[in-house]
Amino acid sequence: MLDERKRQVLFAIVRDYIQTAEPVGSRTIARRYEFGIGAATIRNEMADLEEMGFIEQPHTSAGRIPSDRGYRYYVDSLETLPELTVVDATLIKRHFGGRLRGHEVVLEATARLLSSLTNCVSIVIGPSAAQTRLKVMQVVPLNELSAVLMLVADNGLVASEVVRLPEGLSVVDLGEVCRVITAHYQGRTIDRLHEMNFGAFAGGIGVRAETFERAMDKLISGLERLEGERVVLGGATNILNQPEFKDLAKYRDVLKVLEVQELVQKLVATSTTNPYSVSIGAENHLNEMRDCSIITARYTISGEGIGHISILGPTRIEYPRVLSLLNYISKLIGQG
Amino acid sequence: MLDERKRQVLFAIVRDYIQTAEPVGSRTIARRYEFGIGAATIRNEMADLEEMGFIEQPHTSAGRIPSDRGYRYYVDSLETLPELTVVDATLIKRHFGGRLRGHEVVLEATARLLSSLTNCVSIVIGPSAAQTRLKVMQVVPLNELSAVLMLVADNGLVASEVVRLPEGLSVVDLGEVCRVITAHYQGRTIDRLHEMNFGAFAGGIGVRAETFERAMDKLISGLERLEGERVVLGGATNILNQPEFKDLAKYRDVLKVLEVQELVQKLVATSTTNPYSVSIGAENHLNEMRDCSIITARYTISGEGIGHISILGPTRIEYPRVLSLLNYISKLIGQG
DNA sequence: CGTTAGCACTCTACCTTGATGAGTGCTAAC
DNA sequence: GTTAGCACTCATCAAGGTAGAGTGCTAACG
Repeated sequence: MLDERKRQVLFAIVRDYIQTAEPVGSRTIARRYEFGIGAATIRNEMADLEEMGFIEQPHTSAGRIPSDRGYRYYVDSLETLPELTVVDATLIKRHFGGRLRGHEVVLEATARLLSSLTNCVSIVIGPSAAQTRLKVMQVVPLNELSAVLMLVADNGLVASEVVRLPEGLSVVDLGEVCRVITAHYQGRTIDRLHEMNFGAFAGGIGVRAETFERAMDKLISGLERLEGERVVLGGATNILNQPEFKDLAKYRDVLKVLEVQELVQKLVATSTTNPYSVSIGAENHLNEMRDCSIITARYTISGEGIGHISILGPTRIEYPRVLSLLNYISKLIGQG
Repeated sequence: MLDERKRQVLFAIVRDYIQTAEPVGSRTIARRYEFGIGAATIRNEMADLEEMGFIEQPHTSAGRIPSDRGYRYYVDSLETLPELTVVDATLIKRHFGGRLRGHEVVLEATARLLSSLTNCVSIVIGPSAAQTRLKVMQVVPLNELSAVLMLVADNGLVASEVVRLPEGLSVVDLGEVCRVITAHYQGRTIDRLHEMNFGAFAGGIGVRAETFERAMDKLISGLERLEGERVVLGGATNILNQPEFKDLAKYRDVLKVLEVQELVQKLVATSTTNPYSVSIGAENHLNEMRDCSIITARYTISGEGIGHISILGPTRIEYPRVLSLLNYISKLIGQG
């Protein structure tokens, strides 16, 4: 599709622009990357590349910058991930060195680390609780009127929900229900619990079926929301250091999206077939993100499910390095 | 300290500047607020006010803007809170109308509401768990190696922590410890649990005292962190609409502070004597906040403790209106 | 004596202008 | 096919110039 020389020129443009954030001209390429052709020749190649949609010109008489398509070609051409630089590797090791226990803490620490390494926004999403399994349901009475329902998953996550005791229902009854549910459903994955018909149990103890059903639903959703799917952002201000965001309006829109957790989850949601995914510019379906790229890696904590870590930055992001970073760190998290 | 006319002039400057964000000149005051004196007279008064430190001049031949001290005087002179406007009141009512249960949801909804009403950053801090009381400690086994320790407070909050079972300690033993702790400490407030010496219990069952102590500490802190003290930010981007933040550097610094939860808590931490507190400009001890004001109100959910809601904006914030809003909403939250 | 009108002065914001330089596209020569 | 040369285009930046807002001072007024 592209002959060797066009590839060389395109890659030079991409790399240079990623580094400098300045439109790159034919002279620059000829001088800085010496592959034995003159500036004029490069200009011809550039004209071709532009026609093919790989690069663009901000205005006549500026250099060229890669288009979404150009970045895409570049990323798809990356065969192997580069080694981490020594600096990166030691920083990561220091950061993960020893200690660090507890889901929440790890997520936050990772987010901070990633954002400081990349000067971009990092998004860390905790392992989904969907695939964890029910261990126990319990109830603890608070007073005559209310009690706490608790659901413990086999990975140690706990969801709790305060419920008002329906008239005539004692805590003892509720405890009995919990025992029955535990006996019946222990070992089921959380996402399948949604489909269960808890109302049936309620009948036996004189609670209105739908009331009980609703409480259970909330409880299960609570667990999913609790840690699984937990979204941690890091360094939302870092992106301000990037020259492309010196104009406020653009930045505001991006930040506004990041404030809405559901949108963030949608952005990170990836095809499950690949361990990485890269969304470049307009490939993100959110219009506000049309000048951003999102690189996501999956991590798996054995027995706890699947989570994601992402880096969001300008389309001019350092793809190879970020991919390597994410690759390395996602494995580190997986090992726990 | 200030004679009536100086007060009038000062207040006119403050009000006008709050509205327009433009330095206000003597003519403007003479025309817009007619208290029967000419521009020249006002100029004299302004010169005095400046010397006294209530107003400042960005540069020769610009109008005056209030200084921190000017705002302070203005705020301290507010005797009664103004009525909410009809618009504000209906918006609030609609937002809180019906439903809305569960701590987390209420906090988030409130944050969103406040930020959209004020075009400022809102900070909502959940009720502190410090004053809630221990209800039950429990343990649930996960597998041969680990178990979940759970601490239930009397307001229904639950903290959990996965612990590795020390060699030779069975879950049964741990359950026994929980029972003993529950029996001993039920009804103690969470903040006092910190001081307890849990190590003593460990001795009886052959666990190393400090190991156990550490796990308990984490558990208790976990509870405090869980919902109590939970910090929810709303509309961090709204502040971008304020003209004073059109210069990025300032905004970046503010946002950076907001990313660090501990700093936010410190900012909101108020003297406990007063139901409101207003921190103006340099009164915030953080240098990055020297151009911001923070208005905080306390709310009390009976039996759950004390929380805070704050609005952070430029020093040019609409003090009376925001105070009224916070007053109204904090009471609404309190009623649950 | 406090108040006010008038005036000269100051400073910012904004626009225009012109110079500079980076970069392109085209053409003609190698 | 490649390259040097040249005319042309734009963005950026500094300089200059104007308009407008606002001040401080002074002298007159009631």
